[in-house]
Amino acid sequence: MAITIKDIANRAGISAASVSRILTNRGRFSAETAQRVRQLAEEMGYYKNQSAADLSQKASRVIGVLVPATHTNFADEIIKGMQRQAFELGYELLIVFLENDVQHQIKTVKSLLSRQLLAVMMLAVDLETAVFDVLMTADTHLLSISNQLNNGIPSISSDNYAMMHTIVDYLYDQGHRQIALIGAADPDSVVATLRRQGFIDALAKHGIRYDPTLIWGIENAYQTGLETIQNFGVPLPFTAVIGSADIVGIGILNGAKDAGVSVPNDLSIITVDGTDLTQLTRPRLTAVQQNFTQMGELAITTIANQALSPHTIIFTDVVLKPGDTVAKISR
Amino acid sequence: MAITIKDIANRAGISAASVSRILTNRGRFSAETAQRVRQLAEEMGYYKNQSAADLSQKASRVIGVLVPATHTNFADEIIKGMQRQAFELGYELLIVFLENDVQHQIKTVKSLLSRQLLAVMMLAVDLETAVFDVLMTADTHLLSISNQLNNGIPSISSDNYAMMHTIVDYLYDQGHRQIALIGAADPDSVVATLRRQGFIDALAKHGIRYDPTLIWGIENAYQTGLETIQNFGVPLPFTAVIGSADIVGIGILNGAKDAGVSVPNDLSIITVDGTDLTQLTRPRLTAVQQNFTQMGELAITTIANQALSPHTIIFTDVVLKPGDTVAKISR
DNA sequence: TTGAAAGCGATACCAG
DNA sequence: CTGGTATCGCTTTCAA
Repeated sequence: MAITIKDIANRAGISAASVSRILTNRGRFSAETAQRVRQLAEEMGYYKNQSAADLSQKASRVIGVLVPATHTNFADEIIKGMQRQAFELGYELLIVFLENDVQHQIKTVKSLLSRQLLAVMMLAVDLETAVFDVLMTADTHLLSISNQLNNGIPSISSDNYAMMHTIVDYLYDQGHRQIALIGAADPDSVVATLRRQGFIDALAKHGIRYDPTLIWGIENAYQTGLETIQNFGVPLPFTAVIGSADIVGIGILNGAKDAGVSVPNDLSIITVDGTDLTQLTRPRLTAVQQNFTQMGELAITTIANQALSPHTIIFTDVVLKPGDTVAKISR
Repeated sequence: MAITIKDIANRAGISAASVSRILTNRGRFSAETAQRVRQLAEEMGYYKNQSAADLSQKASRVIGVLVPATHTNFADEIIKGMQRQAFELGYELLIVFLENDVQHQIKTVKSLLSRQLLAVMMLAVDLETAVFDVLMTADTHLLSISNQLNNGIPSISSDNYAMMHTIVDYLYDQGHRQIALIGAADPDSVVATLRRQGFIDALAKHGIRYDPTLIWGIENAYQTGLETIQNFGVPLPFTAVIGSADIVGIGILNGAKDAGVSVPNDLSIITVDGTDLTQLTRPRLTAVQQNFTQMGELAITTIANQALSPHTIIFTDVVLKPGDTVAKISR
C-alpha cells in the first residue's frame, strides 16, 4: 500500500485537508507546518495519486497525442516541443501511436478518451472520418499539428501555400525554369493541395506555365522519391525537383545516384521539412525547414491559455536552409 | 459535465452497480439489460472515467516509459512493439521523453510516479544514479529495454556480447583481419563494455591479437562516426570497421566519402541496429539487426505475466542483414 | 490557519 | 440476477 495524504496527516498530527493544501500550494497555511509536511512527504516517499486528484478536481491536465504509425521522424520533434512546454505548465502527455487499421484506431481512440482529456492533438495525421467521428463525440478540444484540415479543426502548422512560394522563388533565382513537385499529388490531402496550389501560383508569378505532368507522387514517402527518376526517365524534363518531405528527397537522391544522374549538376533537389536527415546525405540536402519544436510548444500554450477558437489557424516559422543539392544554372 | 455510469443507470432504470458490471463484463447480468445498457452507453456518448476506475481498483494498468531525449530512431520501434502488446492486453503507456538536465529528469520522473504505475520501462537509457534513486523509492517494477544494466535491474535486450562474435565471425569470413570498433569506448556503459569484451574475445578466437587503439569513440553518435576517418588517418590501419549504431555507420560512411575513401573497396562497414536508416544510404549499410519490436512486446508480456524476477535477463533475436558496405577481400 | 465532511465516478461486496 | 453501500485518495467548501 502506497503512502497517502492521510498517512502524512497522521504523522504530522494535522488533518488531511491541510496536507493537501500545503502540497498543492493552494489556500492558506502556516509556513512552519508546511515545512514539516513537505519534509515528511519527502521522507515517507509520498507520491500523489494523480487519479484521485483528477477525479476530485474533475478537470484533468492530461493531453492526448495521436501519432501516426508511419510517422516521419519530425513527429519526435513536435513531441519534444510539447513535452517541454507541458512539463513547464504542469500538463501531462498521453502519447498514442496509431496503427493503420481503422477498427484498431477507433478502439485506440476510445480508450484514449476514457481519460477525461483536456485536449487531443493530432500529429500530422489524416484520420479516416470514422475515427474522426469518434473524436468529435467526446467533449474535448481538438487540435491538428503540422497538418491543416478542412473541417474547421484548429491547426498549428507551417503556411504550406506560402512555403511553396519561398521554394519556387529560390529555385527561380538559381536559374531553374523546369521544376517538378514530388509527393504532393494526393487530391484528398489538404496540405498536398495547398502545396500544389502554392507551387502553381508561384510558377505563374514568374511567368512559367504549369505543366501538370511535373506534379507527381501520391505518397509522401521514400519509395516515391526513389521511383521518381525512373518515372520521368533520363534526360529529365526538369532541372530541379521539390521533395514534399526530407525522406522523399533522400529517395530522389538515391534514385538519381542509381540512375547515374549527378546531383546537383544534372539535377537540383530541395526538400520540405529540414530535419536532421538532411545532414546525413552526401551531398547534404537543401531544405525548407519547418519549426516543429515551435509547433509543439505552441500547441500546449494555446490549450493552456484557452486561446482556442473554433477556426484558429496558427502558422509557425519556416526557414530555407541551403545545403549542397541546389546548383545555380545559367541558361 | 461528462456522462457517468449513473446517468446511464437512471435512464435504464437500474442501478449504477449493474451498469458497471455490464460495461466491465464482470459478474452476472441478464443478456437483455446488458444489450440495453450497451446501447444507451453508445447513444449517450459515454466514456469511462479511467481515473475513477483506477482509484477504485487500486491497481492501475498504466506503464511508464522513459525515453532518452537524444533517442535514436529505434526507440520508436520499441515503443510500437510495446504499444501493440499493451493495447492487446489492456494496458496504457505513459511515454515520457527525458531531457538531458538531471534536475529536470528528477522532476519528470517524480511526476511520472504520481500515476501509481504498474511498471516503469527505461528505453536504452543510462540514468544518473540520482534519477535512478528516485525510481527505486517508488514501489513499481523496473525494466530496462535494449540496455543492460549492472545493478540487478531486469532487462530485455540483445545479447551484446554474442552479437560481437556474430559480427567478427562474419568479417573474418570475408577476409578481414584488421577490424576497428567505433562508438563503444565508454567505460561506464555496460552495453559498450559487453561489446568491447565480445569484440576482443571474438578476435582472440580467430587468433587475432587485440589492438587497443582500434577501439575508439565514446559517444555512440553520428559525429563520432564522421570523425573516425580523420582520427585514424589515411591509409587506415584497418580494413573493416564496426559502427556501434546505424547512425555511427552513416557518419563513418560520410566521413569516408569526404576523405575520398571508397566503401566498400577501401573500407568495409558494418553497423549495429539495422533500422530503416541502413536502407537510406548508398551503398546500403550492412548491419546486425536487433529485434526492437520484439523487445517492446516482450517487455509488456513479461509485466503482464508477472514473470519478473529480480535478475531476469531476456535476450531477443539478432539477424545479420547484408548490405553493400562489406567487401570480401583476399589476402 | 485549520478541521470536518461532502463529494468526484467506478467498483466490489453483501444482501436480497 | 440486481441493488444498496462502503471505499479508493484527494480536493474543496464551510465552520470553527
